[in-house]
Amino acid sequence: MPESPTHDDTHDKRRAIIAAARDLFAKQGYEDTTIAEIARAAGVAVGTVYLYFQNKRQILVEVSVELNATIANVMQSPELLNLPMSQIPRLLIEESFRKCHQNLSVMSLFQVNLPSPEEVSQLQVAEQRISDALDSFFRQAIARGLLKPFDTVMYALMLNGLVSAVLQQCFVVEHGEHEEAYRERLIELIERLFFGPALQAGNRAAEEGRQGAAT
Amino acid sequence: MPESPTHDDTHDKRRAIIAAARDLFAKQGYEDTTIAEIARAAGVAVGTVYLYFQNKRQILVEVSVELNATIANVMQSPELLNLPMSQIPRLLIEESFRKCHQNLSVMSLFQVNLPSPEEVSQLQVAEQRISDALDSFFRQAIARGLLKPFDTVMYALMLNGLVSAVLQQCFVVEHGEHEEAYRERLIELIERLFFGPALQAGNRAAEEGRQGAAT
Amino acid sequence: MPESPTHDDTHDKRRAIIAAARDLFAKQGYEDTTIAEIARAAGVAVGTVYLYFQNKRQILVEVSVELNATIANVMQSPELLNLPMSQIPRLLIEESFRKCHQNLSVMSLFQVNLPSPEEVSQLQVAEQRISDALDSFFRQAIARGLLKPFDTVMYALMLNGLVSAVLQQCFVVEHGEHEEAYRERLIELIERLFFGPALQAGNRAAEEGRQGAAT
Amino acid sequence: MPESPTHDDTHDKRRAIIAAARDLFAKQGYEDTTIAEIARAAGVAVGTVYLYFQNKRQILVEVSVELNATIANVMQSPELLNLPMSQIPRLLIEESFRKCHQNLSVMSLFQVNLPSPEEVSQLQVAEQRISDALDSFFRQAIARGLLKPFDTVMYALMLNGLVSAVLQQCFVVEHGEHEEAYRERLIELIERLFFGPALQAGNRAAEEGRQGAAT
DNA sequence: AATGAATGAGCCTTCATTCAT
DNA sequence: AATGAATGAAGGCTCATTCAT
Repeated sequence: MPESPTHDDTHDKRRAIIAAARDLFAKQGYEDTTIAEIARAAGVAVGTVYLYFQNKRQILVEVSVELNATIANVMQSPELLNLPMSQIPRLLIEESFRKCHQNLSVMSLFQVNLPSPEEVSQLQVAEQRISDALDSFFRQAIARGLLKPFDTVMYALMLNGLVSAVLQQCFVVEHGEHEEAYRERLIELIERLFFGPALQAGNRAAEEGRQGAAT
Repeated sequence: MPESPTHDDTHDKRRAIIAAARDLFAKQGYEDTTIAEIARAAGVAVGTVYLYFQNKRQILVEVSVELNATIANVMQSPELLNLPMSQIPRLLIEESFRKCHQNLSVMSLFQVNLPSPEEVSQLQVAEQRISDALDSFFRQAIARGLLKPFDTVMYALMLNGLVSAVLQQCFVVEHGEHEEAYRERLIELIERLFFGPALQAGNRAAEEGRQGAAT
Repeated sequence: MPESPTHDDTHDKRRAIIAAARDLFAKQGYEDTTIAEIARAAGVAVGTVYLYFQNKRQILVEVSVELNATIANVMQSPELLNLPMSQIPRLLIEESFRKCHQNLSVMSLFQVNLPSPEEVSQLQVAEQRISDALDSFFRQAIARGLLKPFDTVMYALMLNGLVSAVLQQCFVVEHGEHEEAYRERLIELIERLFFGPALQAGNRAAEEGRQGAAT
Repeated sequence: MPESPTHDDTHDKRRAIIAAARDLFAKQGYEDTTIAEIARAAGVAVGTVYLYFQNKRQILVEVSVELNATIANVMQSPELLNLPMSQIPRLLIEESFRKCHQNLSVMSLFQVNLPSPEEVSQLQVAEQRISDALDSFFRQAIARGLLKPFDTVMYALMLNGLVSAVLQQCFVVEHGEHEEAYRERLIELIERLFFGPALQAGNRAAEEGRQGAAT
C-alpha cells in the first residue's frame, strides 16, 4: 500500500530535522547553529528544511515545545490521584529529574530568548500545560479533602517555577553534578510545604499568629 | 575640582554605554541591538564603545551583572537580623518586587544565553552573591535559635531560584500585570514554609508521619 | 550535451572571479580592492565569491599562482633542447618578455607580501617550477656536452632571479617603457655568460688566472 | 647649553619611531602593524608619531629608504677603483651579503607594494643610488681600460637586480639558511661574466661565432 | 612638543532565505 | 517533493587620523 510512503517520509524528515536541530542547539546554542548544519545533520538539503519550517526560529519553537511536552507529561499521569498524597511530591520531582537527566544536553534551550510575542505565546502554551496539570491536580485533591483550600492556580505556577529553577540550576548551570542533592532537597522543601513541619523553631505559635494569612 | 576629569569622563562614558545597552537590550533583545545603536544612544562613536568593552557580549555580561547586583543588595541589608523573623519573608519579597518593578524593561535579559564558559561564570558570580547572602542569613538565624537546623546552602539556592522564577514569570512573561497577586502568593508560600501551616488537610498527622524526613 | 552544466558554470564563475580580481588587483592593488568590487566585476554576488574562495587572501594566492604558471610554461617547452644552444637564451628571454607584456597590468602583484607561511609556500611552489625547468634544461645540456659542468640548481635559481628582477624593473617600475632595451641587454648579458666574451679587457689572461674557479 | 635639547630629542624620537616601525614591519608585515603598536614600541604617544610622519605609509617609505641606503653605501666606497679588478666582484657581493645578514629580519620589506607614484619614486631614488654607483664605477673602469666598453647603465641596473633577487631569495625566502652557497655562486657568476670562462663547452668557437653580438 | 581618548568610515564575512532545475 | 547554488543585506570590529588639553 504505497499510498502514503510520502506521508511517512514527510514525518521522518520533519522529525529528523527537529532531532538534528535539538542536538545542535544543545551543543552550540541557537545563534551559532546554521541552517546548513541542521540540514547536513538531518541528511537533507537546505531547501528542504524550508519545506517543513517557515524559518529558523520556528525550528527552535518546535524543539522547545517538544522538550516541554516531555516534562508536562509527567504531571498528567491520571493515576496520580490514586496514590497516597504523601508520596506524590517525591514521585513528581523524581520523574521530572529523570526526564531532565535524559535530556541533559538540551536543557540549556530553556534559556534562549524568543523576542517575538507570537513565539513567546507558542512556548507559553507548552509551559502553561504543566501549570494547568498541576492546578488541576490540586483542585481535585482539595475537592477530595486531601488538601486545604488555597490559590491553586498561583501555587501551580509558583511550584512549576520553583521546580524549573532548580532543574535549571542543577542541569544547565551545574551540568547535573549534584543531581541527587538538588532532587532530595527539592522534594524535602515541597513536602515541608505540604506536610510541614515549618522551618521556624517552635513554629506552632507562629502558625497561630498568622492564621488568616493564607487566603 | 578638575583633578580627575578623565576619570569621571571615563566612568561617565562607560556608564552611559551600559545604560544605553541595557535599555536597548530590554526594548529589542540582545541580537537585534547593534553596536551602532548603542553608541548612538550613549552619545559616543562606535569605536568608543570598543575602548571600554572588548566586544558586544561583554556589554551584555556587564549589564546583566549590574542588574543582578541591584537585586543582590536587597538580601544584604545588615539590619535584617534585628527584625522579627515573621516579617522578614514579606520584607525581602516586597523589596525584590520593587526592584524588579523599577527595572521592569530589563528583566528579560535574564533569559539571554551566554555560551562561553567564561561568561557564564562571570554571571554566576553575581547570582551566587544572592544565594550566599541568603545562606548567611539562615545560618545566623539558626545560630540564634530562630530557625530549626536545615541545609541552608541548598535552601538559599532553591529559594533564590523560586523567587527568580516567580519574578520572571511575573515581570518577563506577564509584564508585571498581576504583580500584586504574584507577590502576595509568593510571600504566603514562603511564610508557610517557614511558619506553617502546611497545605495538607490535617497535616499534623502527616507531620508526625515523616518526622525524620527533614535532614 | 548538458551533462555537466554545473561543472562548467562552476568553473566559469571561478574563472570570472579570478579574472576580475586579477584586473582589479593590478589596477589598484590588493589592499585597495574590496570583495564587493571583485564580485561586481565578476558579475556575481558577494556571497558567491565565498563559495569559491575561503577568503580574500586566497583569491590573491590563486591569481598569483596562475600568473606564475603562465611564465613557468615558457621554460618547459620540450623542443628547447633540439634548438642550437646559441639561440636559446634569446628565445627564452623574448618569450618571457612577451608573456609579461601581455600581463603588463598584473605584474605588480609579484610585489605583494603574503605573511602566512601557508600562503608563501603556495606561491613558492609556483616559483620553484620555473627554476626546476631551467635546472632540468641545464642538466640535459651538460649531459649532451653542450655546456661545461656547473652548479645547475643555483644557476637556475640565480638566472630566474635575474630575469624576474629585470622584468620587474622593466614592467612594474617603468611600465614597459624601455622594454626593448631591457630585453636586448638581458639577452646580451646572458649570452655573454654562456658564450662570452667576458667584460674584462684582455680577459683571456684573466681566464687563465682563475681556471679552477668554476666548480 | 640647552639650546638644542629639543633638536636631539626630536631626532631621537624620529629615529626611535623608524626603528620600532622597522622591527614591527619585519616581524608582522606592514598591514598588520598598527600605529599604536609602533608608538608603544617607540615609547611615544600615538599623536607624536604624526608629528614626525605625515601618515603610516611615509613611515614605511622612510624605513625602506634607510634600509636601501645601508646597501647603497657598499657600492660607493671611493677606494674601489684602486683595488685589482679581479677582486672587486667578490668584495662587493660579500659586503652586500654582510649588510643583509645584519638586517635579516627587515629584508622582507622589499616585498611591500607601494601603490602611490609619489611613494614609488621616493623608493626608486634610493634604488637608483645603487645603480648609479655601479654605473659610475663601470664607467671609470672602462675609461681606465680595465673593462671593454658596454652599456654601463643597463648592466648596472641588471646586476643590481640580479644581486637583489639573489639576496631576496637567500634572505627573505630561505631566511639565510644557505647564505654561503648563494654568495659563492653569485660571485662566481659575476666573475664569469667579467672574466670568463663562458659556460658553453668549447666556447672559444662560439665566441667567434657571435662576435658582433655584444653591442 | 606631546598626549591618547575619541572618532567613524569602511571592510570582510556570515548566513537566512530563495528559486531554477 | 527535493535540491543546493546563489543571493545580498547587515553587522561586528579595526585602526588611521584628529584635536582638545
